[in-house]
Amino acid sequence: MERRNHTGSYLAQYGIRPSVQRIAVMEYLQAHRTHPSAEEIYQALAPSMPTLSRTTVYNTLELLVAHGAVAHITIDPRFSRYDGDISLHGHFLCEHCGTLYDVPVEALPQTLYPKDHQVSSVQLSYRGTCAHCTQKHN
Amino acid sequence: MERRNHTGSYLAQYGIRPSVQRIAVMEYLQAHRTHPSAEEIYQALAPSMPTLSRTTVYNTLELLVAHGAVAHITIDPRFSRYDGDISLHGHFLCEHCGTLYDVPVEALPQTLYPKDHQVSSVQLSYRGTCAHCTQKHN
DNA sequence: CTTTTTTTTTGTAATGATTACAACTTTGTA
DNA sequence: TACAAAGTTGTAATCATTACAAAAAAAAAG
Repeated sequence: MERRNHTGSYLAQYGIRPSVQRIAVMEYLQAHRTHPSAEEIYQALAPSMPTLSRTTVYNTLELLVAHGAVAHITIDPRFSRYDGDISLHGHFLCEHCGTLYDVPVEALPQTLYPKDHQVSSVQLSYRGTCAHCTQKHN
Repeated sequence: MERRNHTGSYLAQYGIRPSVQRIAVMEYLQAHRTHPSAEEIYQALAPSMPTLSRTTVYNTLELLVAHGAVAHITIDPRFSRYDGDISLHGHFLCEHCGTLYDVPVEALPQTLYPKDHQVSSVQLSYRGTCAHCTQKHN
């Protein structure tokens, strides 16, 4: 309940009314930094919330992203992934194992931003083979 | 034919055997810098290549991307987009009109690259509202 | 507190991009 | 010419996501 109140006010900060489902999704994203898909979140929460529906997970993620509480990661062409960490950082997708790693980013030079358009979010994404898969020489 | 030979040897440089279909897709991407989807490419080429199949467009794009002759852009969650310009630059997706703009990038500081992983491609992506849509105040 | 209204959730049925697959065609080569 | 390999095609899945309308829950009103 400690956690629940915490997450509840976090959502409120973003102008999101905190329902049980929204808190559960948000909490899952803050606790699991694996950049999960909607399906993974659904599968993880379903056991403890038997009435939860996939549609609610999709709706909730859309809402969280629209209000800036969660980042929408589009590097993986198979499905959207989501990140509860909205601080500035990049992502590396291993094309062999599918793992999505964080890449630290101090700051993104202003010169890299588009001049004419109004930016609401940034993504710095890399693709390739991760250290783990390189060793296994997959 | 001038153009065809040119594109043929461009593909050969990347170790891709130049078929009529592959040349057509590659040429389309070099002539149209709109970051089209597979479907858009298919629709554009189909009239002049009545036997062309969607599957071939998908297969061809996968091949071109695998060999590094074309960039695979994953900023648009609705579908994959492709870019015949493989020089370093970023992209801005307008969430109102769906237009994908190029964003010039001088160079990406080495400090922004992941330390441990073997990178094969980079994407710098922005989302928001484009100048055009801001004026129309959509 | 009830009643009414608004918001949220849910399940099912589409949609639509992408892939699997097997047959057919073209190209390269002996 | 004839065989083998590579490429193309059409159709049928697959699978992530969205549309939609009914049910449930929460908030507002009386």
